[in-house]
Parts: sequence; C-alpha cells; structure tokens
Amino acid sequence: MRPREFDNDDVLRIAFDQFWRKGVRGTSLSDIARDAGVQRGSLYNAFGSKEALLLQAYERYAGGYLVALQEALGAGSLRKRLTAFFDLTITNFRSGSPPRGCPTTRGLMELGAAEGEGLDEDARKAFANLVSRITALVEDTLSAGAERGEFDGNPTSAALHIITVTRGLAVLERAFDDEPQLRKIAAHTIDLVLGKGGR
Amino acid sequence: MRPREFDNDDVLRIAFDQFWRKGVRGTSLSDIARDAGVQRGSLYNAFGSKEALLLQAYERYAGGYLVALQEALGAGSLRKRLTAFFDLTITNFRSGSPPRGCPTTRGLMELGAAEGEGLDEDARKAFANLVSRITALVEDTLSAGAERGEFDGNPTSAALHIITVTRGLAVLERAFDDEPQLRKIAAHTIDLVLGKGGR
DNA sequence: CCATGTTTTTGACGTCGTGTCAAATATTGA
DNA sequence: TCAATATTTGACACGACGTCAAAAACATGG
Repeated sequence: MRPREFDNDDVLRIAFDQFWRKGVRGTSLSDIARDAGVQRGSLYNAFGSKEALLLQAYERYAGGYLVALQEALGAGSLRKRLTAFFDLTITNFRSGSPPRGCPTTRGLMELGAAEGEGLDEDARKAFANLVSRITALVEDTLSAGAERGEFDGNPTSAALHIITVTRGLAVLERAFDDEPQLRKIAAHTIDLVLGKGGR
Repeated sequence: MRPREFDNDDVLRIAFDQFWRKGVRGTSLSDIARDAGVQRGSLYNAFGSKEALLLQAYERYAGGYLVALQEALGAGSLRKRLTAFFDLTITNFRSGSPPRGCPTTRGLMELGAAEGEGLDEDARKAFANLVSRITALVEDTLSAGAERGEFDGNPTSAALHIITVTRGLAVLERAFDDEPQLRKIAAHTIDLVLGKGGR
C-alpha cells in the first residue's frame, strides 16, 4: 500500500497549536493543512473529521500536561505543592505570544453549547475528563497533606474549590490579560484554603 | 423613507437567545433571520454585522442583569447578600432547557482567541466590562459589610476571589452539568470568605 | 521483474456560513 | 402627485466543512 507522506504526530502537534491559538471554531482544516504541508483531503483520510482530529490532538496534549501536573504536585510541603500547581496552571495559560489561554476551558465553553451538533459532545467529554483528573490529583494531594497535619479541612470540597478557581483564572486571563492579577488570586486562594497563618 | 418592518428590540432579544443557547459561532444570521421573520439582508442593513448585532444584543442583556444583581446584593446581612448573589448567578447559568450556561463566560472564551479577527475584540471588551462591573458591585458590598463589622478581610481581594469562583462555576456548569455541585461550591466559597463560623 | 491490490493523494463538487451590492419597493413630506 | 430616502430582496463572491471518484505510489507475491 501507499505510505503516508506525513508524520501523524507532527500533524497532531501542529493542529493542537492552532486550536490553542485560534480556538477550535476559529481554526480551519485548510489552516492546519497549510501549516503541516499536507493536503486537506489527506487529513480527512487520516483522521476522519475535524472533531476527531481535535480529539486526538487534545489527548496528546492532556497526557503531557497531566505528567507535568503530577510532578508539580509531588514535592515539598502542601503549601509548596499548591503553589507549584497554580504556577504551572498560570504559566500554561500565559505560554505563547500572545498568550494562548487555557485550551481546556476554551474548548469546554466553545463546544459546550446547549444545542451542539452532537459530534462535539465527545470533545466536550474529553475536556471535562481532564478537569476531573486534575481535580482528583489535587484531592489526593490535599488528603496526603491532611494526614501529615498540613491541612484540616475537607479535601474533596477544597479540591473542588481549587479547581473552580483555576477555571475562573482561565476566564479572567482572557478577560483582563493581567498575569500579576492571576498570581495574586492564586496566592489568595492558597491562603484561604490553608489558612493565612503558618501551617 | 420606507419604515422598518420589524421591531429592533425584538430582534435583539431573539438574537441574544440564540447566541446564548448555541454560542456566537454556532448561531448564523440565517438562524436569527428565520426566527425573527426577517430577511438576512435586513439584519445587515439594520445592524451592520454579526458582531455588531451581538454587541447590541449583549448590552441589552447586561443592563437587565446588572439591575437584578444589584437587587440581590442589596438586602440583608452580608452572608445573605452573598448567598443571593451566588443564587442569582447559578440560577442564571441554569436557566433554559437545556440550561444555557453563562453567556458572558462563553463569549469571553469563544471570542477571546489569541489571534482573533479584530472585530471580535469589541465584543470581548464588552464581556470583560460586565465582569468588571460585577466585581465592583461585590467589592462595594464587601466594603459595606466590613464597615458593619460583618467582614474583616480585604474587600478587593475577596471580591476578585468571588468573581473568579463565579467564572469557574460557569465553566464547571458546562463540564459537569451538575447544579447541586455548583451550589455546594458556592456555599463553600462563602464559608471560606466570611469564615465558617457565625459572623 | 512485473502485475496486482491496497492505501494515500488529489481535485471537483455540494452545502452552508459571512458579507456586499445593485435593483426593486414602500413610505414620507414637499 | 412626485421626488427623496431608507428598507427589502435576491444575486454574487468567498471560504468553511465534508464527500467522492479518479489518479498515484508503494508492497508483495508470483
């Protein structure tokens, strides 16, 4: 059979970068094809549809991001871990020039229309799934911290609160384009959750 | 001159409902024209472009929403005010069937692409502006509460925190479609900000 | 070494979206 | 009544998604 003329993973990487920068609906398959040096039809042959391509590109991103998150959450005091968590989160939002924002949050709001087309639904689930997995990581970290006496609240509630704040940060990032503001909110959140004093 | 055959405000109302349900990019001018019983060209004549129509439709919504917010924030103890604030926020997200989510947050993420087309920028600013105005209302409420001895933190930081949580709630609403969860997070946030005990 | 089969590539097509334009139309006011 | 003016209408250009059949490139087996 005829061999494929492009590397599958290269295309996923290029496609996700475009989705990240311009949004899913703002990125056309022609854009991706041009950038990847591939014919538009070849993308349909290889991936099936725009949503399917998005899905694969996003999984690729999510995998790497989860690894980085686990690392950030895995060392030092609970306060240090949460600080590293917010740092990574905000740094990720502010990566690129101009900053690209949070792809997960954008995808969720972009494809989470009340009356979506239907194929979008799979992508929406993938975005929601990453949020769930991050929440679980944060909750585990808080639970471990609680056992070590570094935290005495409810890990489940606190993790949900923290995740909510990170999603809010993603929105404020787009609204105000003010990185110091994001970092202040993050620090304030950590103080609220752990108690402002020492701990 | 020839009189206009439709009511301007009717069209704005119908248009915003569609934008809210299906998202800005997911709503075509043909959809709006059909729903309003107006020819597509007439919309261009009356409003100029899709973004301009969105802008006017959104201003119309924002005005009404701000009034409702002020009412929610204007009566009772600080705790009651904040509870009413979150109630209104979540009820707004969950209005419609299926629930339509938060139009502001969706608009911000949908049009806040790093590489937007340019005309979208005005709409993005309008969304961000509502967020700013809500933040100011919350901050005023907290300041007043502080003067009455109901709150002893920094009103500015706390207001920013609360606004961040509401934006996060808008995202989680799309992600998990779980209204009780949203209300739990809201209650938890109020406890964190005001102190869990009495106050 | 060639023929066959399989996959990829390529280009044309249909449909729908935005936005523009000129021509037709309906009022108002002189 | 008639001219001026704004609105409506339909055609057009352009770009998006997705489909399809024909062409092309390779691998394998004879």
